Amino acid sequence: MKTYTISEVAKELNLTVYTLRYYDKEGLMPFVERTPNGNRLFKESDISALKVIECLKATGMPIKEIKTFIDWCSEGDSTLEQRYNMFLERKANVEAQMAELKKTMEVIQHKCSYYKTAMDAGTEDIHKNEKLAKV
Amino acid sequence: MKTYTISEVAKELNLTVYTLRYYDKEGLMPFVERTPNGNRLFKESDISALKVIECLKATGMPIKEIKTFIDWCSEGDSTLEQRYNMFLERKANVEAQMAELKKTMEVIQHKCSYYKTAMDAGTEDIHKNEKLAKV
DNA sequence: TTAATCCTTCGAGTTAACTCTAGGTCAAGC
DNA sequence: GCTTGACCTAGAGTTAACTCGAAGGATTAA
Repeated sequence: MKTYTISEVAKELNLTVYTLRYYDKEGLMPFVERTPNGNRLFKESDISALKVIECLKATGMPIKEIKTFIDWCSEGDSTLEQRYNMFLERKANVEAQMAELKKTMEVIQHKCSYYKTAMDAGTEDIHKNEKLAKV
Repeated sequence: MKTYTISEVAKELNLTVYTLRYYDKEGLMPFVERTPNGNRLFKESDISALKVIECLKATGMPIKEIKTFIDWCSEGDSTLEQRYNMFLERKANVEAQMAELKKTMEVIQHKCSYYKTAMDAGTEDIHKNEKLAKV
């Protein structure tokens, strides 16, 4: 079975070795085995697990909460419901983020056309009559 | 013209007075005037400006960069192009974030059904044959 | 054998964005 | 006139998530 060193994994996941060691220190990688002299030995399944961790991070989940999830995974089938509920919560959270980002996008697009018009006119005064922010 | 105190503005924008003072300290609010004894006096237009600042924050822009933008605003029409370009960049950035979030959502949804199936079966072993992450 | 290049741990340092404390001013109400 | 409460500043403290340095061990290549 193919294995990987920490720097190979770092490269693959676009992280630094420092970050991976930090995750390990925080208890996010209890499954990673070691060589006789102590070097971390990553399996394919470890990389998959790290990808899930990266996904949870992308939802804005703090590392301590990700650790709770990893602990549940280690505990086995008795925590299936907690894990399921956690992903449902993450789903709701990401949906909220998407909605927020959509609103943000609308303002940004509005600003783009505001500045396009102002730039073409050479002055922001073109918008004087609108009750808009001065920034 | 109606004006507002710092705590009224904080309430309106869902921020703390500490945060608003911090923004001021960082140069994000050079337009806010003061009463003779030094209290900040916010106008409607200041609140609009703060909403734009919150929008930029929501795009993930760091406060130092927002300050650059605020400085450009103070400089007037000569910086219209920079400001326009900045908003174009922000737009691209938000689009990237949306794409990223969509990918994240797909993984999360997959995990939701994974755990639903496992929970209903009472064991994660139901997924044994798939080459999936063990977390 | 020696140098380079991995890897290790431990613990300190960094950065951003707050968050709060201490000590002080000022206006309103009793 | 005094207390209460909102405001002020300067600067210290907090937190998360890295990020790095020092000191040292193992493997490989000339």
